[in-house]
Amino acid sequence: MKEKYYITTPIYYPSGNWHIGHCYTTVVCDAFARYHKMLGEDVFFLTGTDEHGQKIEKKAAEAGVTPKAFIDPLVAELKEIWKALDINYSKFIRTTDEEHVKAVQHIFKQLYDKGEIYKAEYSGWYCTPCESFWTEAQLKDGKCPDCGREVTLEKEESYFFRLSKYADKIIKLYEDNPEFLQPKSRMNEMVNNFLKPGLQDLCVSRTSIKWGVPVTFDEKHTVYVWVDALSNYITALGYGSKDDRLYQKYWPADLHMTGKEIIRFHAIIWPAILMALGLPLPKQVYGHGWLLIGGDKLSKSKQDKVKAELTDPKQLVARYGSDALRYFLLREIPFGSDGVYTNESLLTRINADLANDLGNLVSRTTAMINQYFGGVLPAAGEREGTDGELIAAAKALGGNVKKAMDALDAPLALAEIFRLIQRANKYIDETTPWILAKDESKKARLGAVLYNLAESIRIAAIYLKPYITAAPDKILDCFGIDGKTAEDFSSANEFGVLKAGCAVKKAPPIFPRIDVKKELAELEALAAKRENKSAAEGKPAERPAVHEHTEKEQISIDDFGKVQLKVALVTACEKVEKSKKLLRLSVKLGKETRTVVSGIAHAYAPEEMIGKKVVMVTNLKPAKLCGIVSEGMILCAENDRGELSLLAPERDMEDGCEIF
RNA sequence: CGCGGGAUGGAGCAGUUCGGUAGCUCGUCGGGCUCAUAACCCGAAGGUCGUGUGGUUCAAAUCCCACUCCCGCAACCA
Repeated sequence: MKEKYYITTPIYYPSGNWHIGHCYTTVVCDAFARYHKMLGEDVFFLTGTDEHGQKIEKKAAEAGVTPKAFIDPLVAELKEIWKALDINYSKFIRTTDEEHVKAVQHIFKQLYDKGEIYKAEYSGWYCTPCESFWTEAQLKDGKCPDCGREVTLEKEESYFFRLSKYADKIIKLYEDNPEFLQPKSRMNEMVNNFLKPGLQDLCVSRTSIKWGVPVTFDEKHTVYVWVDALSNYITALGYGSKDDRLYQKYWPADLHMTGKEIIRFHAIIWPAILMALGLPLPKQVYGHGWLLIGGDKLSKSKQDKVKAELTDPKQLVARYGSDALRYFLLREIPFGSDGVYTNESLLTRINADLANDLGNLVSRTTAMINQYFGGVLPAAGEREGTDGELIAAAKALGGNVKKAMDALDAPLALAEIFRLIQRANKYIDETTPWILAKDESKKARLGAVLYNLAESIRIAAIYLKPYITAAPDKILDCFGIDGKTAEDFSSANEFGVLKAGCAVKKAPPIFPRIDVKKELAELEALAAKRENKSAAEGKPAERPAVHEHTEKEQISIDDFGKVQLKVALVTACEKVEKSKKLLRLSVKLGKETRTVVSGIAHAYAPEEMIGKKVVMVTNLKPAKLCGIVSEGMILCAENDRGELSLLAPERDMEDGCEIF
């Protein structure tokens, strides 16, 4: 029986902005799925969208449509992107699919019946206009982080999952299966930050959200994201439905591919839910790095650069082809860590590897077979010189690729394939076929050289198939091989498969070389146009800012009158231990002395604060910061680079006097 | 001392587990070749491997100690 291989991408949240980050994860999974299929395994590759939740509910309401109507076009767009990128998924699950909804209800009930879920009160800060709950930590300036309005401490009835009891079991899972969470560095992060301090029970239902899966036995509750989204990995296979044959066949997953921002969910919450259900656990969770646009820092100097990058997947594919983008994503991001996307690095990759090395190798080889042998493949002949080296490299390719892929290292696998391609280019220089061609007595040798090249190219092309999807078939077609028949690697592990006498076509340029300078200039022009367009439409040009400065609504003089401002003299100042940004200040306001905690440590040293006269809000409700009660707020100007300047009275004034 | 990761020629990275000629890709420069998509092949320049003229050692990018700076996560920018 064939071995099975089940691989998943995260399900994506339709926010309306699909970018190359989404493509990265999905392309990587697609390559692994195709690779395992070519190894002869029975592969199931799942991707999809996570469509419930408050954000979508709200956005849809703003747009004046139902949530489903809001999402559908976004999902359609995503599917089109996958089509453009040749993503060969087995199933695209949407959490709004009826089967998924039913299965989630079944799972939720199961957990409840087993006593893994219990009803309790969830207390938090409630924002009435937003109808949403926030934890203390999520609040921004004590107000709703979404809309900035007042929140009230309220209690909401919720169902809780007994996550707390699984901390030890999950630590044990990691210990017993060191391969479970990859790369390894993520494991320490999970253990130290979340597992060792102990897990808290997880809130798994909300009464404030309507757009989601209703709890069957308690209708005012909606299943919250965890159980809904994570369980897609089994509901997609029919778990909890009448027909669970796919589930029986493919579960547990061989690999959950995720981004590093969501490994906590996949490496802690998801295994715990499965344990509670008594189901087998996935074999491996991989948290890949991020594709950073234009550089890691959003410093001022780089902001222009970020804008200039073309990151729309559809445009990229339209301009350079799906092979180019796929190759870049698979090759450029180092195994496990973050990678940087720039137009220039993409173009360089296309030129250096695909055009110069691969495309040109195919082009020169097929050209010579046509020129010297009339397009008929010559016989293999005797081995001489460095033939052995080339042939050995070709034969070793399969093993080298496998080693890399088993370690989930696609960039290394591609590097191995291109090593063979480079070896073949070198072989041409070593054997100088154009010189052999001048001597009729060397015809057999010339034939042998070209035969060896053709075979090496054939093998490389077959091994490239999981990564890039169009070019390998085109290359194989030159040698009369229908790409569709080369569905597994078996023929690529042998050297000498091509039959002498077969027709060889002169290859068309498979990857035309790009004039990088010209192209970059064009892209820049394009970016400028984009910006003008968005400006014309009245939208601010998108620009990542360190801090967001929003314009506030108008207030009356009375509103302003509520704020009491005074001149304060800083009498003592020290850094708050355990914090990066906080300074603890003692200030004098006339007779009164107060303690204020202020987030200015990166801009002002404690000793330079002492003796300064600053402006302070004195009637602000005291708040605890890092365990210290702060009894006021010091006023500060801040620019978009995050630089700070304290406000001070322009002439010397006594401390304690009021400001109007 | 919150947790974790990182600092290696102009750029991006490997090497660090189990010390022993510092390697790869791009870029630069020189040469070769003309079958090929001005592509290909060869060679060169360029690094005191973050700092401490720190410790261990015959020997440190690698082990130990201290420090600095960056990036994630967590957390409190009243």
